[in-house]
Amino acid sequence: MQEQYSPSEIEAAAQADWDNAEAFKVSETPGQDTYYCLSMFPYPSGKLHMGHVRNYTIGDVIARYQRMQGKNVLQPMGWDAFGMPAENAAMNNKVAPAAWTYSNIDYMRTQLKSLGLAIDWTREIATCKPDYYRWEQWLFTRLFEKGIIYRKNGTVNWDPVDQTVLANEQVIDGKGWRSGAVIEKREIPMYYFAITNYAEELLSSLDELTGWPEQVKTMQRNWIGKSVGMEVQFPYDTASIGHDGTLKVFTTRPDTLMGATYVAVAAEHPLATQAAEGNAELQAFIDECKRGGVAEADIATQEKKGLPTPLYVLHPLTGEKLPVWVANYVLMGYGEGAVMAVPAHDERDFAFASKYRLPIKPVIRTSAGDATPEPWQDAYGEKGELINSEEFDGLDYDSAFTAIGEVLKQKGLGEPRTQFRLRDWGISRQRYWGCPIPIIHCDSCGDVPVPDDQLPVVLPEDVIPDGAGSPLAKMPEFYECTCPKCGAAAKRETDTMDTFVESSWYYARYASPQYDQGMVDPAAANHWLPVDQYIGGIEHAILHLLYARFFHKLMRDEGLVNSNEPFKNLLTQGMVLADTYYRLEANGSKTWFNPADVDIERDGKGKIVAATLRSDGQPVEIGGTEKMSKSKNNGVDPQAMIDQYGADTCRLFMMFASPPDMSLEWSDSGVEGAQRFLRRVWRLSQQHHAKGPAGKADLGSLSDEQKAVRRAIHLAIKQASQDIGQHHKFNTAIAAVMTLMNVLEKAPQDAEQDRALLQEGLETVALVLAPIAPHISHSLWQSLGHSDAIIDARWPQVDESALVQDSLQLVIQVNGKLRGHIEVAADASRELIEATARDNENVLRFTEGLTIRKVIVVPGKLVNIVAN
RNA sequence: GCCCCGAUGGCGGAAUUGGUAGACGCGACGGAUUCAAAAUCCGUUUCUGGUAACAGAGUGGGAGUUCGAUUCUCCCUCGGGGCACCA
Repeated sequence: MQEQYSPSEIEAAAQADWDNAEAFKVSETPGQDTYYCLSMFPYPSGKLHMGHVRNYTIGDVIARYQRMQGKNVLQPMGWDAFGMPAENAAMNNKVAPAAWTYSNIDYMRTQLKSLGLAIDWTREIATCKPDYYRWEQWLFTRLFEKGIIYRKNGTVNWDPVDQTVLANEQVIDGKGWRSGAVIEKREIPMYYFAITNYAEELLSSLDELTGWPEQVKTMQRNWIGKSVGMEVQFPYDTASIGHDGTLKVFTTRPDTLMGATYVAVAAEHPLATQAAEGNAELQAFIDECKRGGVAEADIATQEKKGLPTPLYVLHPLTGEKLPVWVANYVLMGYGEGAVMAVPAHDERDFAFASKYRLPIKPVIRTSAGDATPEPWQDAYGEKGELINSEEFDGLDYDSAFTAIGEVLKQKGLGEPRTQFRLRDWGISRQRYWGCPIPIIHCDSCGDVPVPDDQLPVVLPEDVIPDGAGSPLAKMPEFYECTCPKCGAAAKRETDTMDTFVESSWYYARYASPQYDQGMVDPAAANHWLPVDQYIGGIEHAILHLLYARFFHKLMRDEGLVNSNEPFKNLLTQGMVLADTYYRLEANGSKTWFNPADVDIERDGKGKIVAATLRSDGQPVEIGGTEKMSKSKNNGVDPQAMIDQYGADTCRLFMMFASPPDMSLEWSDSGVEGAQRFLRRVWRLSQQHHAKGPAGKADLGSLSDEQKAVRRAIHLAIKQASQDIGQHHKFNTAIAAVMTLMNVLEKAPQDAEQDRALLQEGLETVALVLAPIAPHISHSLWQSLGHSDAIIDARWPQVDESALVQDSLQLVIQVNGKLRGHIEVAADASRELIEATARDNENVLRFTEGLTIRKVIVVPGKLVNIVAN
């Protein structure tokens, strides 16, 4: 064993041992419990960032811990390889997206390997390879034939200068990021997954996901947004509209129907189009509504605006004429593209009605009274007894819902309906670097799915996009084809799929990554699935996780998997943050400096008071702690850290700095602290090793001091087992090992019994650290005299007899305030404890002149004396 | 705007069914070792008052429940994530 801790040598040696033994290659072993541990695969953006390192370390700790529990652990890795950044890089560097992506993958794979992850690399996949996306296309054609995929128009961001569709991210303040042109909403035909067909199941099966954070399930429930309400039809006023018909709306508050004073329609609604004919002002407003992007956050925060039309509809109950308004907050793609407005009981309608002086009619008695005076109060939105509603007066919400529903039904003007907020998933992208949609457009046969024997539709890999429109649409050699049905000349679809499609099923492909007879080998898929533990960023709480759940159900209904949900347990990791530093430039902009280039000044208490740029010694502003990003220039390069300190130190620091589901603040001195700890472990082991092999302790003859050492060992095992195995709180597990090390370093080391205890203690340290810092543990295990590898060792067991104590310290409180401690025998009676507490000097002092009313004894914890 | 989450010493964090607030680490301060430095080791470290013993205050702010609240309830402030074409 070397004297000095040398991470680079130790890590290279451990990784070589694992490679030679193919230690992490797994197959379907009958009779052994499986454990499928999956971290969200990375987008190959160029190089690893700290978020990746954190994600994959968390996954690796769990995978290695489960292996030590005797499980057959699958931990795979792959690449979410399609996406927009490759196209942007291509435009900037004139390199084809494929070449850029593959070279990034090669570099990042090397980086991942240097972290020492227990990954089965033989299962690696990349979603941009035809043998992967071929099966996505295959499933697409099945679903198209089943009607689960269909075509309809959808609204996109249109850049009129670049003549291209933009992602929401590429629309900044309503303008195109490259052209600067004002963006318009445009309707184009797209393919959709009918995810709403599965809305009810996606909602109800959340209850089965007991291993998911409540927070994520709540977000998904709200996103799916089931609401029970009423579809209500307002008959057209033929005098103003000119023909018969009804305006359909959906409301969750049919009890307030008598309070409806106007209706509002979206700019794209047929009634709006009709009203705009010959009305320049209205047409201008409709055009204005079409400007700007489609992102909901922008639409929801814009000023609510509207314009009246000369059109009227009739109230379905009273026949009263209600004006039709065009409003920018009503969206065509949501519900019916029209809403009934009840200003007295809806905050948005109230604001709109106040602005445009529309009537406000209270119809519910709320806790704020019978009227709706300004300003709006939440109480006006309450449910309550109906007023001003003629025959419905006095009814509560439920009976009003039923009564009004019956009247509407008799008139043929409405019925109860359940509506979801969730919308069908539009997957068409007018981009190049994605999976081609396997459809052929034939003039006589319509949309024809590509037959199985013509799959995959291969994406040409040598294309460099120019940012104007879809490259595939400019390549006749790609789109010219013949109809598979009738043989006539036809045109291949040139849109590609949303990259969320690839990431919705990759977890299943890892079970049989090279299988060429189908999307998955059902036997292998059912052997490994569902994933036991899924780990990834909280930012995926809704979209990715919902789409993957949806896909799992689609695959189940195709007979490919036999489970209902893909991920049994979910761990959502927090972000990685770092300090920011900047200087304000003359033009008001900020120049950001990397923390690695900045020196810190502290005051007498160690508080950071100033910072200077190392290169010029001049001060910089302290900008606070933020998510590591290019824009704030506060990223810390994982590679530099691994090169300087080694993978074990980086892994240890990241796991120690905060629990996995919280954000993590990068700290250089924290990294040094982690390194210092590993050096201490190394040094103590080295000293122990130098004295030759140790024997086994004779547990019957331990001194009190030795018992205390052994108790510390087993307390650490107990703590770490709970923290890692049950709570995924690696920070406190590491704290437990540190506490144990503090004890072991101070314990005597020369007597035979002491040496035996130190051996047990160091083995415990190595075993508990094995999932977290696997390389040093690998080496320590060898030096402790073991011939098998620590990755195949079993997790240590707590010896409960080592934890037993003869006496306990109890806390004494007077009126809930800490006033002292007493030492009592572990088996002392309640009476004895109470009497000892009453005799306590401090208790006598603080209860002097008071009457003791009550004594509360919490066994093993405290005594509280209540006096006044 | 809507949905979800968070806030504890100088800093990261701990407190596992409501029961000792500050485990563990970082930083800072003092000391040892050293020609000196690095490294290492020992000690102190929530705040206020006090030489000290000790006392009081204290978990973003305000109220409440309780013998007892970081933990439960209500209201508020600030920060973060998501909002369907970033991944």
